Amino acid sequence: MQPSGKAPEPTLSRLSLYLRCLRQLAKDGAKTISSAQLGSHCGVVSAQIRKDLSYFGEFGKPGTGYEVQQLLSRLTEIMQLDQEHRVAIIGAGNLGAALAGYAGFSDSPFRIVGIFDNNFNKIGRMLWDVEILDVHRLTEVNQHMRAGIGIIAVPAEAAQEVADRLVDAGVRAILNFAPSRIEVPPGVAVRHVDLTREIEVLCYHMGRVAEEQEALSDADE
Amino acid sequence: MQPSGKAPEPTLSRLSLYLRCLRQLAKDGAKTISSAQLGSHCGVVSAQIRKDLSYFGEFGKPGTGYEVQQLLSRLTEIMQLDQEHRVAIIGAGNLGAALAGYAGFSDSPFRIVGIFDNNFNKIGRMLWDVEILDVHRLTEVNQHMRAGIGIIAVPAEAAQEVADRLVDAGVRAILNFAPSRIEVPPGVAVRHVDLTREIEVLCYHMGRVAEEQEALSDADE
DNA sequence: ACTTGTGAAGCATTTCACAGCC
DNA sequence: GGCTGTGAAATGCTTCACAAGT
Repeated sequence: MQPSGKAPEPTLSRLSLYLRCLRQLAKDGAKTISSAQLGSHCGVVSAQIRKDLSYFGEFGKPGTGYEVQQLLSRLTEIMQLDQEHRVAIIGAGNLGAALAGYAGFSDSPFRIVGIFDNNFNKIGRMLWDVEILDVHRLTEVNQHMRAGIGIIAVPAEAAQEVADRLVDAGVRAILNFAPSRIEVPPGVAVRHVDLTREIEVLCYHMGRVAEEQEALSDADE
Repeated sequence: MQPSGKAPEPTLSRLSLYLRCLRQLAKDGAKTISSAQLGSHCGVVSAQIRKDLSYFGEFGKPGTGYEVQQLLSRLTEIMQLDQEHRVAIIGAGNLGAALAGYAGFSDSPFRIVGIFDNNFNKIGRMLWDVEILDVHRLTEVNQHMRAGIGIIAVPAEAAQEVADRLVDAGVRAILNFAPSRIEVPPGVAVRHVDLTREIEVLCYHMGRVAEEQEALSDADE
């Protein structure tokens, strides 16, 4: 199979995981790796890895495995990480500021090119080495700023309006940290990161574990 | 069906979503709501909502729908959100600080009771209204602090060590913001929030959209 | 008339298992 | 012998569609 139909969403997320692993392996000087070895590094079973890769082509040699460098660069291309991605962050609050300074972005193709807010006390101040600009000027400023990715780090009530502005400014992918659904036209990719939902699910699991332990101790009396 | 087997993971995440919606509806004074109405509020089809709820019991009246207040309190119980959850944050960097001040935690059952770091320049300082403590004292301090949830906001290299400390300190749920897998004993729940993976998947989708548009314009020449 | 709860159907994703290659 | 790539099987999740309840 070659360019193929389309890969499932979970596969895409795992490709990113494989990339992280491969970058480390390359740094450590590994030459080749089997799907089983890669799997034990990143917690995925080998058949899953082979299936994931098979959506995009054939990358390995039977008997040997994969060449680390080669797989690394092929996956980097597939994920479009061989080019710079300019990112605008909307919302210069706690979260926006933390994201702007996120260490994971150094030595990555992501470059924070703009930070926007609607608070007059923040506009004009510097955050890291970027000036906070008025969100109302987003479309105008992005003509030369050319951010293709927008990160929403504003309160829920403002999220849809900010999303509309981002789309209007030409952004084609949005990462939404606001706890609220946003609607965007087709052709714009969106992903959500919802802290409250994550932590609430954890609470549920804690409760389940507690129940099981009660059931267990009930059983042996 | 009543207490039932176990609900799929995506169902649990959606329950949290329904809760957020129901809290708003209750504030707005809504008395009853149908699965179709709730669905259009939160972007989920009605059959999905009914199926999700069916894992936990019967909550509605045919012909009428659900009583907002009643469904709200039943789901709150199911998700264990009718009790306080004490949270410790490990890592007082940008992200840890932002999470400690996260506005979504006010008016919620989550209470940040401790912030830990290993950096002597930070230990002893105040963050919001909590003192930053030495992460080496985690187990000791948590004897009276009694945090049941830990949030990891440290660099990848330190994540596993921090996870071990959290488990040792009696934490039973971990939200991991570090870009690294962590192993925990059974009975401890873990969820990951991986900024880099999210944004890398977005890049892939941006590329796909670009390809499709090329294919489209190639077609009509 | 309208809506729930739920088996059954449909679809998506993961895992198995093995032919073919190094 | 060891490993990949992949159909086929298994599992998991979502959607359909309708009997039963109000």
